[in-house]
Amino acid sequence: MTMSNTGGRRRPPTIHDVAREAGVSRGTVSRVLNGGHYVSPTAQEAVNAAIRKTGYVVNRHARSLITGRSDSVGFLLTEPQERFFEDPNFNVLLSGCTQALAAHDIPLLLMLAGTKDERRRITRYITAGHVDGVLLVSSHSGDRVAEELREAGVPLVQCGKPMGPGSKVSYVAADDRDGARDMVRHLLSLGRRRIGVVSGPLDTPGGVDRLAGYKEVLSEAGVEIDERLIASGDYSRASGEAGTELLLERAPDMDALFVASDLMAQGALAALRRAGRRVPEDVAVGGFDDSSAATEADPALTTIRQPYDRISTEMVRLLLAQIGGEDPAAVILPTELVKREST
Amino acid sequence: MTMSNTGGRRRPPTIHDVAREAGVSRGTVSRVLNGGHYVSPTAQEAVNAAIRKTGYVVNRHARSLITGRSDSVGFLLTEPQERFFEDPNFNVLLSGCTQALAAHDIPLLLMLAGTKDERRRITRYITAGHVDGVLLVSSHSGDRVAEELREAGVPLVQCGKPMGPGSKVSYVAADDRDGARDMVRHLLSLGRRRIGVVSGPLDTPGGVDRLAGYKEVLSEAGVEIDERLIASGDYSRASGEAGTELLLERAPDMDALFVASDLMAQGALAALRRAGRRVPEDVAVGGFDDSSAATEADPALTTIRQPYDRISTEMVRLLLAQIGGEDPAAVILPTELVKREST
DNA sequence: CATGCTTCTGTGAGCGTTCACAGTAGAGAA
DNA sequence: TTCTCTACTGTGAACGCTCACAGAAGCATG
Repeated sequence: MTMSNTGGRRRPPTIHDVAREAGVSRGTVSRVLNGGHYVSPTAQEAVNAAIRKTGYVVNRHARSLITGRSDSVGFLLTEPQERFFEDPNFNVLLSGCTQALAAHDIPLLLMLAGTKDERRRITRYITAGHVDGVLLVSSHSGDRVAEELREAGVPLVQCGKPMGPGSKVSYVAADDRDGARDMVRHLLSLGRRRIGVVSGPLDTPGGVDRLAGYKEVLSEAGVEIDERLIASGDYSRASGEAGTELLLERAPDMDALFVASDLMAQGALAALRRAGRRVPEDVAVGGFDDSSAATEADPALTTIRQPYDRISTEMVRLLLAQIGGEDPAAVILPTELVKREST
Repeated sequence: MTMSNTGGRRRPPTIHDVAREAGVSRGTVSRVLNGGHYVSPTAQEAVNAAIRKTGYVVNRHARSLITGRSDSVGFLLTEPQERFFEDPNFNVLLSGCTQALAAHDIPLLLMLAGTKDERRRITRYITAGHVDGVLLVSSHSGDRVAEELREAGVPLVQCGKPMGPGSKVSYVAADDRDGARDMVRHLLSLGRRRIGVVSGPLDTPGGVDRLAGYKEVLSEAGVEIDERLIASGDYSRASGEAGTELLLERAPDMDALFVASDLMAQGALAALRRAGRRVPEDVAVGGFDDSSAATEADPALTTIRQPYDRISTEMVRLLLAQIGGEDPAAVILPTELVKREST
């Protein structure tokens, strides 16, 4: 009574063991493992049975050594820590990508590059070929990390439009401009005319496009664009609060506010409350993202929904295509207005 | 003028190239790469120069193939998605572990196991030996994932005390009981006597210990323990809100409230506001964690600080030790009372 | 001078795959 | 029959590294 099969970390079965068990050669087993073309049904069957019986799982290192692929991808976040800690959007994206990759049996390596040093270390790691490709999330464009990786020939898909217009970086983004237009139209439809905006960072296309949508709709509606009603932030809660305070000071008659992220909108709500303004009675507030921050807010935020689930699956699809040799591509996804208590 | 050195994905240098360049053998290069014992200073120097010159980086797959190690670890989160989306503690932990591992040049594989299916898939992946060890974060104890992995001989460190008392699982935890004691003592010191509690889930040691600390201090102080003042939640915002509503209904004279997580405390604040209670005048509120939720809350939460930075570094230290062959161990870290506006 | 010890170095083997290639068997065409 | 073509199978050679081992060189000890 001394046996114990589990736990004892015995040598795992190899492709050789499977081949012997199935009465075929290594090559045939390998072919079954990789798609099963040019394999007779009989052999196919025998190999599968042998795999089940032996409990064989492929040794990814051996495979990678010869294929040159690592069959893993990196998820690179070039944001300061605090942003990662406070913004649930990152989690949604991270979770979505992890799951989409899991369907292809590809593990996700998490790479957090908040500082310059980390960015350098991680860039080196990536260009050394330790991952097949990179999913990049970076809302500010200060770093040239995307361009660097592309120049090094690393397959890459960015979340959100990249900066340079000529940049050949793959990306997936929501239709920022259109979303902003919808929100501002909605605020106009409530009869508001003194509509303020706290935009995203203006060194990113996302920030620029949402602001452009705002201006466009106001112009179409014949409402004067008042620079005192325009502030910008960096998507963080604190910057939304600060931006709103600034607007209140410069334009006390503001009766609506479009905030370019839900998190900033939370800050805006806090600033408005402190200033004694009721939402939505005195000031109607619209956010952007439809993250959990929108429903947690009090009052719950009217917002523009970004289809994060589709964004992550598209990012993964584009990356795998690129790893497979296809050219970079861009995908723009539609947004949707979600009405709640704040307007 | 047709050359272009970057981008052209040429065959990367191998240990062979470095050896030739340095005028030594593969073995010597390998020794330099792995600690440099039994290598003459001369050779050491020559090899390092050659590495710099050739831009050599080790091929991890080739190394792993022979060592049997993958030199990577998994970060396993067995929580439903929504919890991951709303609770910033996970991000703090994730970031801390990623960085602590980076110092050892070990990549982190993210594994999200919100559902049973995912749990099964990931367990298989792990037991197949694709990672050297696992950092496990799971606040509810329903799943036997920790035990399963341990039985399979996978090095494992859990965040938070595991369930079974006889369980030989490594873990790192804050001193839950002591933290709870500090908070309740603090509330008593404010002159409050009708102190309610929204505990964590009672099927986890963390939840149980914090509740025990609460009861202990009340008993010592000669304050009657009133079951109507005791509710429990699952650390989520919504459960904190619901728990607080329950308490207000059962014990309207409650003048203080200890909530076992900051997120639940946010919910508690919302419930209290809706009930027209002022914080801290009518009800003093204390949280637990000192997460970003505590400072974001309005009013800012008095809370018990968990040293997340140390928790993650200790988790990594323990895991690497275990991978290195050491026995599982437990680390309990001290907490600290942080006073803010809510008390 | 032999012996042992320590420090250092090179060499062959092998880790578990995939890939290219050669080869076999069977079907159909000439 | 012979040839060609297709469908399938087995084999050796990598892939880039580490590890065990053998051996060399230097030095002290008997």
